Amino acid sequence: MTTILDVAKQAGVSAMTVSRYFNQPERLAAATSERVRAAIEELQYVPNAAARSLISGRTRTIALILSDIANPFYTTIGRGVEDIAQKHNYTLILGNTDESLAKERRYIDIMISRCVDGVIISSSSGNEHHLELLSKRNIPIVLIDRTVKGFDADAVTGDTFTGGQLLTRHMIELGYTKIALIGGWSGVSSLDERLAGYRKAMQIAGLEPSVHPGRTDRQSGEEITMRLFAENMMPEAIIAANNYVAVGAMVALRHLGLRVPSDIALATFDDIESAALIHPFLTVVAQPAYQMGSRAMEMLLERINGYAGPTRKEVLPTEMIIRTSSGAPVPDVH
Amino acid sequence: MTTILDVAKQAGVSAMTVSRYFNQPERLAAATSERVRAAIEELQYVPNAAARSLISGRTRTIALILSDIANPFYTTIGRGVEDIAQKHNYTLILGNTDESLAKERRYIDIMISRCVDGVIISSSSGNEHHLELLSKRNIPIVLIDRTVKGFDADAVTGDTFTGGQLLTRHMIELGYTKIALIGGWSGVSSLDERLAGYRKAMQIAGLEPSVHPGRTDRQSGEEITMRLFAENMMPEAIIAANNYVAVGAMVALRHLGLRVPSDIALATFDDIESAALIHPFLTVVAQPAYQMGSRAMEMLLERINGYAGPTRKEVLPTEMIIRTSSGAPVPDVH
DNA sequence: AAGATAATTGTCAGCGCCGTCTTTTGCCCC
DNA sequence: GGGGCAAAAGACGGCGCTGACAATTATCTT
Repeated sequence: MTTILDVAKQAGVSAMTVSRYFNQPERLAAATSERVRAAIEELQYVPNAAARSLISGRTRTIALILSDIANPFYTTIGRGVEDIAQKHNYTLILGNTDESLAKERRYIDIMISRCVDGVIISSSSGNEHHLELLSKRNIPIVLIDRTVKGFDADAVTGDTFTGGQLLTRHMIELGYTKIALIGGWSGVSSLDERLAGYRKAMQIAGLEPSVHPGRTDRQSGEEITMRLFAENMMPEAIIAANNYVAVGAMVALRHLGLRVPSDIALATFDDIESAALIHPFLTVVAQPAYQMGSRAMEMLLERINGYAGPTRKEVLPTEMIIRTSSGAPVPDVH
Repeated sequence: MTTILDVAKQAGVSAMTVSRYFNQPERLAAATSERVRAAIEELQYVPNAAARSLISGRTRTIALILSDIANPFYTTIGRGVEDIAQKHNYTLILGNTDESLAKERRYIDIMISRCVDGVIISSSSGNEHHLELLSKRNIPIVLIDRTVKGFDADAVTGDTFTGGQLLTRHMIELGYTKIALIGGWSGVSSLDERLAGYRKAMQIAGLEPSVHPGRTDRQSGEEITMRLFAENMMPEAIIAANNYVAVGAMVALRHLGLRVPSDIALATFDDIESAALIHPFLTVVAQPAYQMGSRAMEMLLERINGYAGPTRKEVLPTEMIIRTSSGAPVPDVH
């Protein structure tokens, strides 16, 4: 490995001068600077980040911890985070938790160990306090998509309560009365809010809520839907807790030989953009995922750069996109 | 920051003993071990990865460099990589290149600087040799999805030549004669192979190939499709170079008021699984993306762990999934 | 032209950890 | 109970880099 000393020798200067070439170039005489540059090129020298951060304590690295890095909602968030990070010369470390608190906890230790400059996390924790391990070490955190009860930090979320209410009301207005909410579990803020929005809309309409919790993956959506019909609950409309649950529900409904929306209506949260562009089908409450990611990264950068004001809770507006799956009379225009 | 010395003092031992607690626990007496453990817990000590890797030269980190971390094909690859990495206690650094060689080059420098233990990359380079910067430093590389001309390294790809041929033949068998291939550019192996497969099938059928290169993003698919019709080329079938190009083409066709497949047939490469599960529509040649990712990571681990044999080129089989967009008479069964 | 000032470069130590070697401790045997 | 040996724990230096300060050189001043 080429070290700063090799470059120094090659250029006939001290190691410190080479260091300055990178960190305070204006302090070098033009001629020296050029000799150093030449030596660096000659030796193809690249500074060792570990050694640098051992001294500075900073790594220009941030962690992005999500429950499923393959879910389009989260990958879009990831894209938003990456774009801003890249622009500011930050590198991204990725962590996938599968909604497992144990994995989440492990990643937190890893991120501490790696001295990341900040963490953006969509935590699966209800009111666990492992995030405090980070804040105790003054590692800035931005919560994304989900807040954590009893843990105060900057947060970027979508207004999913209103979204849930809108989506439910939409179903009600279409004349459905047996509207089931499936998937997701209590404790996760974004899911709780959707549930609350649903309950409120149902209550206002004087309808009986029908809640069937579960996980947030496809399989869960499929299982719950199958169970619903196995147990003869026969809803007229299903609202899935998230996009993947909806995908699972679709699979199940197809198995059951039911057509959407003529036999049963379906809607969900978090758009799957490429699916929608190929074939506008699922009625959804879309959250501005890319913007959530980029905003979160911006907020994190502010913290990293010293902002020490009160925590900020940004709630971005959601948008209901009515397509065919909910059975609305208006054909979609997307 | 709590250091190993703090723990040593707390436990009444030397720093070396604490170090051994992590690295060679069997060398510690049970009682000492317990005292160290208690001190670590008490102080919530987490070893500093930078200091460790400064000595060892290893970071337990691998880089995943892709052109678009939001494209479902690549995110599925990412998921495969992450699952295996996590299992072996490796952490993932992510790089998004947008098919830009400059960005790719920048990421390579970053990865060198960070002393990653290995790199998995889907390179946009035709025959540039910046990957040699990595191999020159003995950083193992696994090429994924795309090989690089003149650069010998382990590689995991899909048999996209056969895929291209199959897809084209499928269109031909459906009776289309004006079959256009859109998007993608020459120099990228996977796209070149698709093109070659297409050309071969067209040639065998005695049909005139109609190739319209471009980029690999949605916008490109949309633009090319619009242009096709603006210039009155009027193909009967379109084969898109990848999933995103197909999405763009769909958007354009909808703008043009054309129905798929009744007015024009469409097919592409790389399935978008969630879209297909919601609504089985696009006829595709699917590559085993998850398996590509997990295999690439496994191969990389072997290299990291010292395998020094000849480079391995794994070509995974692709599968044509016939759905409605190509206009096949057989209704889909997915 | 000597002293002062500024610009440029260098020296030294240490960030947190671990490899190597040395010292200490515990234990067995006759 | 002392010699011999293995097990356990410690001392020391250095990984590659940069902060703080020191030294050198160039540039002014009067």
